[in-house]
Amino acid sequence: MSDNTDNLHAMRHSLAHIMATAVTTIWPEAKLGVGPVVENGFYYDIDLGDVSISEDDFPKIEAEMKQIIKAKQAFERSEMAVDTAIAWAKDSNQPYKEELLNDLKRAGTTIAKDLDARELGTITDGDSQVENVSFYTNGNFTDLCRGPHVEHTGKVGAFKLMRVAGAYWRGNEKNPQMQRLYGVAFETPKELRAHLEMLEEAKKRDHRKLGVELDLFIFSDMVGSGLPLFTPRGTVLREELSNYSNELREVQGFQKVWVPHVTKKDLYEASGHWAKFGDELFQVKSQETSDELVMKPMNCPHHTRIYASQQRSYRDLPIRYLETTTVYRDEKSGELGGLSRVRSITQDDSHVFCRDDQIKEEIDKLLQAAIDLYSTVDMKLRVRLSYRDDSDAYLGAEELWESAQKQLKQAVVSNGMDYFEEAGEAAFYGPKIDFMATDAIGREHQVATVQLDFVQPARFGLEYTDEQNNAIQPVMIHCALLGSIERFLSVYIEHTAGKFPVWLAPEQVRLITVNQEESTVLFAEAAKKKAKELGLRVTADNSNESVGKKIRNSVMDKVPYTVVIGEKEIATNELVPRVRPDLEVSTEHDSISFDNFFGTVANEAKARVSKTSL
RNA sequence: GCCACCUUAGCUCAGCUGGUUAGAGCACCUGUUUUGUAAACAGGGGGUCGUCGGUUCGAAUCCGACAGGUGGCUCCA
Repeated sequence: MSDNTDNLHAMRHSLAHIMATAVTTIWPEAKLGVGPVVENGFYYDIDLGDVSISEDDFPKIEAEMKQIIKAKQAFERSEMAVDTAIAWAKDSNQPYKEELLNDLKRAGTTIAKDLDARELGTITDGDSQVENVSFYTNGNFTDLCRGPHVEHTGKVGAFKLMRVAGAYWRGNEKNPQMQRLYGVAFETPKELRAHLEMLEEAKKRDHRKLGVELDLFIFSDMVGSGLPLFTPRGTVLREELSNYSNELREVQGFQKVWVPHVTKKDLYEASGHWAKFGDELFQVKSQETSDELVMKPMNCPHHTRIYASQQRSYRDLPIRYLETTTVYRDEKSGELGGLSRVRSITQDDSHVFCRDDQIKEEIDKLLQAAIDLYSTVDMKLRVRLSYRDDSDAYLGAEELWESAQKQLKQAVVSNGMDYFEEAGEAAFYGPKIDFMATDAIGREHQVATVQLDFVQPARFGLEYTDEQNNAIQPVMIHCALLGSIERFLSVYIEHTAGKFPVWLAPEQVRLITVNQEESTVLFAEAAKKKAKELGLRVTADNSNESVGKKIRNSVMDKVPYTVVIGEKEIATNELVPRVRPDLEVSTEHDSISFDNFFGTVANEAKARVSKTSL
């Protein structure tokens, strides 16, 4: 850590402390939890009993904080023995602090793994008994805290309280819920302003807002929460993305399959998902049979049935199935949000069944497909290699894991991908590669995933016959390049701010008539027909509005190409396109024949380019 | 599921501490206009103020429940 970030950290820590000072000044009965530094700021967990703080209280709290800051109270560090500290906590009526201190006293090392206690920071690794804990005092407020703090309350930079949220004490939903007050803080007002502007920008790009503005998808109370409906425009995006994702794999030998969306629960009992995730399944009642049915929450068990429908030879492998299909998960209501977390999830899912020695090559192909896809959509990609750790939470032979993890890494390295490794992040059934994409305003999102699976082949008794006529268990490789189309769209809409490249744009060309003379309208209709024959998504706006108004509408709909049609165009059969600024390389556009223009746009769509050659 | 906040026309929002037929802009419809690269003009239709219940002489406004949304917590095969 540089001096700079050290200082920033101390400032944020101090601000949490100052906020606690302010809150206890206003509400003396407040019981304090923990107040750590987080990305861009800090928070403090506070229990106020029946009092609930809302954002309306922020001005009051901020005013109190500013007074403390203005007073330049010195932060004085002191230490006391744990037992003394416990007595202090009891005395000050701070039961949460008391609990933390008791835990600290009881067992330093186990508690050191606890994030909350680590935040207090009085203990490090090793199993030494805790002796002293540190306190910071400013004015007449004292709080258990590791620090570090800045010298005095005047040195805390620029801050702003952002929101209040509920948070369980120590992150456990069985514990009482406290109120978490979040603030952001930076060294200078300028940096704070830049951060708030970034948030504004993010708000402008919010896919939920753009979804309405660009007419891409809707929700309906009558359909239910977390169940988006896609309009014609939004459906273009879904289909184009899905087709591309499928194409990338079909050239590699994947074959499309199809499975029903309702299935007997027996399938998931066999796969093991029922026991683990039964409460997240939508249950379906049959009126004709006694079958207990569910909406499918995943596709792999179905695909294993197709694999197992025939005897397989080592010569048949790898067998590769591909399907873009929707799964249904009954997420808890509070977890839903826009398109990023929904209850009907469309996956561009695929499963490879292969021999142990084929893993690397198969992974390699999938990585190439992912690299192609994310470079086409213009997003920076890096991957996390998620390995097992030493715990016994994993199924499958250890040698198999070793070999598989090695093959995953080889594939990632040989593709020159930016990667990092993390033990303990694997799925219980196998190691995986998680893809993180960075969007235009620097946020990183988890998107695609490639996972190895040793467990389902065993549970479903999958096998193939090898050269020596032995029955051998294949390895399964799960992969979704887009991940979930809904989640991908939520990220991608914000990445592009709704300015989709030509190949994805729901409307690629808009023709605008200068007037409503019959000759103009007929010419526009003929041009539109020509463009449609080339597969373009084109509309003609011959409404009774001014040209300026119609241009404005086209701009606001973020249409890549707008063409005005009037006497001039009709006479010369040429046009000068109006190009959406983010697409153009040069702002000078020559006139071009209609045929040439449509042909060029059609080629751009086919080539999935992100800039225009016009 | 839990905590906080929010819900007024298709969209964005106004409506002060409860008081006669709830407003605006955009969108939509009709008429006039025949338009040349980011908003022509005029008129009109449209809301049982999320739903249900309560308090009150009187509720968009206060209280409760439910639904939906937002930010978090927990979870995310």
